[in-house]
Amino acid sequence: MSDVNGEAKAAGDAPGLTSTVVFRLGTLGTVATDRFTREIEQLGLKPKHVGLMAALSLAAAASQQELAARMGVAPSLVVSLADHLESLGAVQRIRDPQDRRRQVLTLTEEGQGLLKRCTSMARTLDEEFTAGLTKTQRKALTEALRVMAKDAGLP
Amino acid sequence: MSDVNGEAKAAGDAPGLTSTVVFRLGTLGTVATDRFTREIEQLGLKPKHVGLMAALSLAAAASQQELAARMGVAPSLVVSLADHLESLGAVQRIRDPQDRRRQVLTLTEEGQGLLKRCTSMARTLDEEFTAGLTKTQRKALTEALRVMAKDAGLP
DNA sequence: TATTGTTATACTCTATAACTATA
DNA sequence: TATAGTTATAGAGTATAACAATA
Repeated sequence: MSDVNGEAKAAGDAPGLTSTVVFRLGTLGTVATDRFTREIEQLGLKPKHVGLMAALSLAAAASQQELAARMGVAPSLVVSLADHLESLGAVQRIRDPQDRRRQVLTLTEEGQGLLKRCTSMARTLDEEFTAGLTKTQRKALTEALRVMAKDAGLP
Repeated sequence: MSDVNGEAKAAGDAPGLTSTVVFRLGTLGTVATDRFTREIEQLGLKPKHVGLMAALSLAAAASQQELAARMGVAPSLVVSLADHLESLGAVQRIRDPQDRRRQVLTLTEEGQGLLKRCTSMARTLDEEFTAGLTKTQRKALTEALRVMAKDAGLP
């Protein structure tokens, strides 16, 4: 029987799990992240480090806890991520004089440069991942992902 | 300044990391998998269990090792996944009489039913994730994901 | 007493390595 | 001796809980 999806199935079967958006987002997301992880390794970074820098570049954080909430991770994780980024000179911790419990994180010039290099690497990977798509398809994909991310409360 | 991507940025800045396909696939993939994980929990399953069943439904496995290679996981992981699925009656281990070292895994009727329920759950989540898209956009997204998955060697 | 950041601890996932049975 | 499956062990990643400083 003909099968546009390339999915092995008996006659009369509905399209299977592997053709769902959820399954494909999950599997492609893993592959994409794995490839990205390998690229940024040379910078001494892991995805969450980059995520933290990206979050900071989008909006300054009032505190580490507020940042943790935005990133959807535990505050204790922000501590170790920030520790590492600080050791690389990518972020600075500055005590809030108004409330000395708070540590205000800021992205340094070094951090901005690092983030820029990561962004450039991601763009190169984008080319790779979308190489099989027409320009029109690429545009449509980008827009669809943007809308879904927005609806899911993601940046 | 105007910004279609909703991304905070200074004048002259290029679109940032968060608007790349790689970043969006990664983050949306995580959210999608987390949501799916919560759904299948009631069936006593985790994503990799479903992945194993899906792999079996696409093509019979000659051995657990061959299946592990197809799934991109360690053979020892297939053991524990199959252990659990066997305890649920979802798969059967049958010794290959030609080579008694091999365990041939087969999806039982129970397993097929379980997989069907998971697929149905994934379809419901698809609706949720793509709710903000037009029918045309949804179609374009599905096709783009299909092509990228194929190019990445995914089912 | 409540909150921020930190440290200590534990848990989940999965891989590597050692082991057993069969070839 | 080599291979399939299994079991034992270890590492990465991250959360929860206990703790210290400040409010």
